Amino acid sequence: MKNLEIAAIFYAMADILELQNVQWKPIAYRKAARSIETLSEPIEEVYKRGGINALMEIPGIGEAIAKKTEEYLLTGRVAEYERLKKKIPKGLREIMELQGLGPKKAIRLYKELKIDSIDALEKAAREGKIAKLEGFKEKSEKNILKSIEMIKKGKERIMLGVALPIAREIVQELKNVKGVKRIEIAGSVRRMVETIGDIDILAEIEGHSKEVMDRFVALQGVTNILAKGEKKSMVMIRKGKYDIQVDLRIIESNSFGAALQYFTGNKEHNIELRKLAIAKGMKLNEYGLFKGDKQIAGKEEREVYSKLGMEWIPPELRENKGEIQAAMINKLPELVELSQIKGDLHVHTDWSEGTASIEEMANAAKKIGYEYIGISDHSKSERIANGLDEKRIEQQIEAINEIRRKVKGIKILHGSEVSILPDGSLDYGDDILKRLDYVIAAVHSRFKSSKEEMTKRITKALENKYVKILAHPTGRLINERMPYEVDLDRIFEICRDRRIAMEINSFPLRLDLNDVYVRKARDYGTMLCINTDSHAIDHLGYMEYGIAVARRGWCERKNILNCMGHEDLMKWLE
DNA sequence: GCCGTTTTCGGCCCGACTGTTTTCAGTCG
Repeated sequence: MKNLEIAAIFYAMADILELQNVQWKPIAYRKAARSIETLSEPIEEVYKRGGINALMEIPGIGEAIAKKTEEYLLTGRVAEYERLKKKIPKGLREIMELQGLGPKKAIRLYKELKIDSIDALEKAAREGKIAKLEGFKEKSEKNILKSIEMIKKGKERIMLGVALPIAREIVQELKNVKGVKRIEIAGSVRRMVETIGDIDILAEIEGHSKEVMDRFVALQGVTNILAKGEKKSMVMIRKGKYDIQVDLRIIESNSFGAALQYFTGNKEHNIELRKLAIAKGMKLNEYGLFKGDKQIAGKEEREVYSKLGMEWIPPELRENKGEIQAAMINKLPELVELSQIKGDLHVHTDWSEGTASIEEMANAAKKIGYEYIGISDHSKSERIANGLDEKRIEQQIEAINEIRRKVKGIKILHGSEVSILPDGSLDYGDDILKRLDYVIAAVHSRFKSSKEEMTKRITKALENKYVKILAHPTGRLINERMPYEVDLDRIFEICRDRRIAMEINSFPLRLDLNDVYVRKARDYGTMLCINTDSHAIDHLGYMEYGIAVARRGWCERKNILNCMGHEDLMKWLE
């Protein structure tokens, strides 16, 4: 699947053109890139099916970009991109990605101070050189240094939503190699942690491992082979703009379960287990659980846990945060599962910033097997997202009634993601809100308010009786934006008492609430709702990530609003 | 560079916020 690679090229071209102060083209290239990124099938397939013309059917792709796509598919490069790359130092694009810096400032820093990399920028900022430029001051320098710090942190770990598909693709690829008997993802990906440092894969091989190792280091996207041996190989893989290290280990059959346990971690969980083993006169390592020299468990992971005297612990819980103690007395929660989700209540359509129509979204949800889907486009203040003003949401009410008649087998709820304005009032009046099935309230502006102000603002919004869900309650974007300051304990209580669900937003960039807060909300007895915030049909699949957060937060079915069937949900909303 | 029941040429989501200014450019979403 080459969609991500091609999208990355068009994103890069957009940046370079923007740095050259070219009008409009950057917008066109980004639009095309986004379109390719969210395509539901490999772009090679589209091209194979109908050539240039089929490519031009994709929204945002015209003749010029279709030809460049074809060129990439046939030759592996885009000449125009190679030409553009030579004009602008690579570092400028990275500088542009820093918060608060765009093309104009990046170009000025380059022309006036010869800054062409993040390192050079950091040095200049520390030496106070930037404050001397016209239009910059001490505050600019401070912000630049902060942004650099942020991006450096972000570099270390990759979103689960990116890492998991890569890991699965690799597993799929290696599964087909001759001699591979068993292959599993381990590490933080298996624990479904929100960000991933590297991908760990374990394989059991019949015969020699050479063939699988050869294939592994030759995987698509491998930029660097850090190690290649009989038992372990490590590579750096680039997918789009992401670089990630992938380790493959070959494990003997009778140690596979122990190795899976060992390499899944986390470290604290493992240390605790080993201590426990020692206390029971045993020894636990990646080869098995031993009594003296005799291996008493190791082939299957479940054996390891049971011989240690406890239930098998789902990987998502393995953080040494009480799960071991709970497992020993058979008191682990019955974690919520994807199959228990009955619908998705936060979905955008082409009425605001989504790419699919209401009908397409409803049909896609039906195909997943949901009982209901809640359409919740943006309210009027979100102009950038083409939010609906009063007139358009009235039209949408009509439109949804129409589609309800047409699309059978799934209930379509009409909601709205209504912005909480800075003063805590909602973006629509009650006359509109009361006509909707439910309201999702969300903060989209003034993220830098004080904790008191933000808490007051949200609290006020939650007083509106039509509000049923609080969307992405902390506003963070992974590696991009810190959560805003808010007294969440207060919000947990208010939501519990007013019967408002707090969202677990499954969009990979958000995962908001996160696992830690979800567990807290659960302990407060606050209802949670796992939504995808879909902007395209394929995004409905992000539910998996929200489920992971809920599981990591120890949630059971009863804690999750959208595990309710349609009838119960409607009662709850009332 | 893309797109079209206003247009095949001439538009292209545009208002808020920030940090710098003293009326605004650049950035963000």
